[in-house]
Amino acid sequence: MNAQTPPSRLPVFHDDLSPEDTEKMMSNAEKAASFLKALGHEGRLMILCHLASGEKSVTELERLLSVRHAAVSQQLTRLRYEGLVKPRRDGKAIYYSLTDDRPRQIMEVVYDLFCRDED
Amino acid sequence: MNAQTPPSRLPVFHDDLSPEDTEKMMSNAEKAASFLKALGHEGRLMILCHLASGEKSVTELERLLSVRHAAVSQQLTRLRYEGLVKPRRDGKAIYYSLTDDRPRQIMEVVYDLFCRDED
DNA sequence: TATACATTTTCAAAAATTAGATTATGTTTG
DNA sequence: CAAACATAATCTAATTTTTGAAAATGTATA
Repeated sequence: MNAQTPPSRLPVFHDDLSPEDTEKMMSNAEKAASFLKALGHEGRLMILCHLASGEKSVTELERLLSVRHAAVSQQLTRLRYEGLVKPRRDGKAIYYSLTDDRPRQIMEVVYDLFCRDED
Repeated sequence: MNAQTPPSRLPVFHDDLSPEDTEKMMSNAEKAASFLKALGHEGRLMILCHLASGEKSVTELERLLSVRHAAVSQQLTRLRYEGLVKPRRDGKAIYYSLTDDRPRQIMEVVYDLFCRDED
């Protein structure tokens, strides 16, 4: 099954990184960690899962997740800040959807690791 | 309706999930979030990056990251708890390595998203 | 049109929880 | 004992939830 695991597209870091490389690496790690923190939250993960199958209003999410609307709204704000979701107003309701497939890419891996094998 | 067709190995959740499915989903989300939280930390991400190119002792990591050993040790404890790294004792030193390619799978995606395009 | 009111969502601030760094102390090995 | 790591206790900072509004939109009715 792992025919498509080539010796990794990851770079190899040698032990003597230049100060510039170290800084670059730390800067990237910061951005990546921020992104992963946004995903590392039960509620936000659930939101993303639901949005993966189509846009939802805040009220719909509130009902789907059994979470108070203010909390949902705040979690959406975080995801919006991270550029993972975008709002679209239609009358009274605001519908959220995934902005691109970045969260999807991660979630597919996460799904394989934590959901697939347990079904 | 749906703007883009998801290529997606992700399942589609319909709005009327059974209570069992909801619980299952939340349980999975909890595990996945815990995993993502472990990765959502600059220091731990850097540790994993370094371990991706081979096992390292705590002292080596301490030097590579310019972080006190107690902090490195704590971060390693978290990663160990999450099953992402494993220790191997050799004399006085303890060498850590990735347990499997789960972190690698995530990191490859993260690397593509945050590091690749900026080099 | 104007007024009143309900609904949906956001905002802001306080309270509660959690996470991380530091310091200090143990443990294992040579 | 010294070196290499781990663990515990403490302190601080960051996150999350809760609460109580406020803003925007739509509906009903006179």
